[in-house]
Amino acid sequence: MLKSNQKLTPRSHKAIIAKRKIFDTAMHLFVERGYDNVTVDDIVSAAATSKGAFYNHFVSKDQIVLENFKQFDKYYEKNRKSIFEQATCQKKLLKLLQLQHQYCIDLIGLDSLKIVYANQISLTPNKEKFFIDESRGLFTFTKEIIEEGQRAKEFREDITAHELAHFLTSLMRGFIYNWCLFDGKFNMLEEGQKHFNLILECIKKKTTCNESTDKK
Amino acid sequence: MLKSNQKLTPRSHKAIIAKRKIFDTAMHLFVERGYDNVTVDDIVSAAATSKGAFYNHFVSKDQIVLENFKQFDKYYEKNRKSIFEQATCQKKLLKLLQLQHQYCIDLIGLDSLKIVYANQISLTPNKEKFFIDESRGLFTFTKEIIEEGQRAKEFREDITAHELAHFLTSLMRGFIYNWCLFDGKFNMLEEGQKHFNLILECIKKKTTCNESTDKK
DNA sequence: TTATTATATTGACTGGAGTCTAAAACGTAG
DNA sequence: CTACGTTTTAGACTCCAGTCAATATAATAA
Repeated sequence: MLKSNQKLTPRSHKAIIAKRKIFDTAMHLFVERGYDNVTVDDIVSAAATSKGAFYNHFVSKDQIVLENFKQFDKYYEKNRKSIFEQATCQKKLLKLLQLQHQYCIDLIGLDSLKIVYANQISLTPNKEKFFIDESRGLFTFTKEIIEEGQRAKEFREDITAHELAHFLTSLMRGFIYNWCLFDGKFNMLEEGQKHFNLILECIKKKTTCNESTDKK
Repeated sequence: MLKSNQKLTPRSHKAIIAKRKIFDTAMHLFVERGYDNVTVDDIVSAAATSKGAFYNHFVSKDQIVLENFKQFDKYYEKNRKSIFEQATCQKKLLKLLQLQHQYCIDLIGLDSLKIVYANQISLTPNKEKFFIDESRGLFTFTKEIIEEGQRAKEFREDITAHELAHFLTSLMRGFIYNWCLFDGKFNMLEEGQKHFNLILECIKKKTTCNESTDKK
């Protein structure tokens, strides 16, 4: 998918080129005119191909935007170092969040986010449920950091890392959904750090002033 | 809107009846066949009216579902007592959540939730941004409980009730968005209580073992 | 009463996403 | 090379949400 330099591509290399062409043309038009002001016919004529070709490569118009969004996870890989060089796991998570938000602002944009977030809960069943894929970079990263935090006795251990990762990734989605709802009217980076600083409180191991009692 | 017994309705009474008829017919068909399997033409022919009449009363097909969803806030009013008879404010919030989740399951349903949550972030601008309306029952209720909790020294006071209400309502939306994402595959009531029990930890006033120090 | 304006209703029409069948292009086997 | 399968491309067509101009209905004014 989208890798043009696939070594062993005997014949369907052209198909990959064609897909790329459609993708690039579409993204270019979306940025230029806005998603809703670009028709699939616009895309295929600008890419000098046909509707049949379009739907051979993409299941729907919004699939293009989703495809772009998915690059996201590669971005984490690239910035892995900047996350893991943080001193505490709390800071690692906050750095992860910061990267996520930066990416949303710089490389995705409000409209595409809305499309992706609506796409993921659309009624039509054939859509790719990308968000809930546990093998996704975001999820595995989050879980990894949490596990490390638990080993370091920084995070609570009465809930599994897996569950905590679900908890956090769901909150991340919720936060971005909210940003879409407010039409990007608040500062995602700033508010994001505040928001998650608050939330991370309930992930942290309780400070042990009363080792044995855990209520009141 | 949807109140058929409006005393002073000299002539446009008929219009309200017509709107009601369309609304009821549409909801009935949606439940029977599923939103995507019902066309606007189906609705208007079943309601023995026309497309023009439909679009005179509703801005879009999904507006019907939103209209239904909005009844929600009346539901809180009705159950006000059951919330405020709870002993602590934390319990009041959990009760509020429980009512919300019960309502989603019993009276809205997964498909309608998906439609509403997608609708609220749709790109087309003329849509009613119902979720972010601060005069909405859910928001005012939440804020009210938080204010009470702050007065009772149960909740932290370093963040305004208004901000905390935004924080919580955004998390409520995120939780329901997530339920849609997972296609209703987890128990909303049960997981909801667990989820928010965790979250409410960071709303509570810190237990005062170290009155002055707030770090580590 | 009739003229005038406001509102409600009608259904033919438009625009655009997605489907479908046929044809082209390519690959493989003989 | 030819025959046959598979994948890609073509674009006419379907289906449906939403628009629009014309029409009916009702309320208000004179």
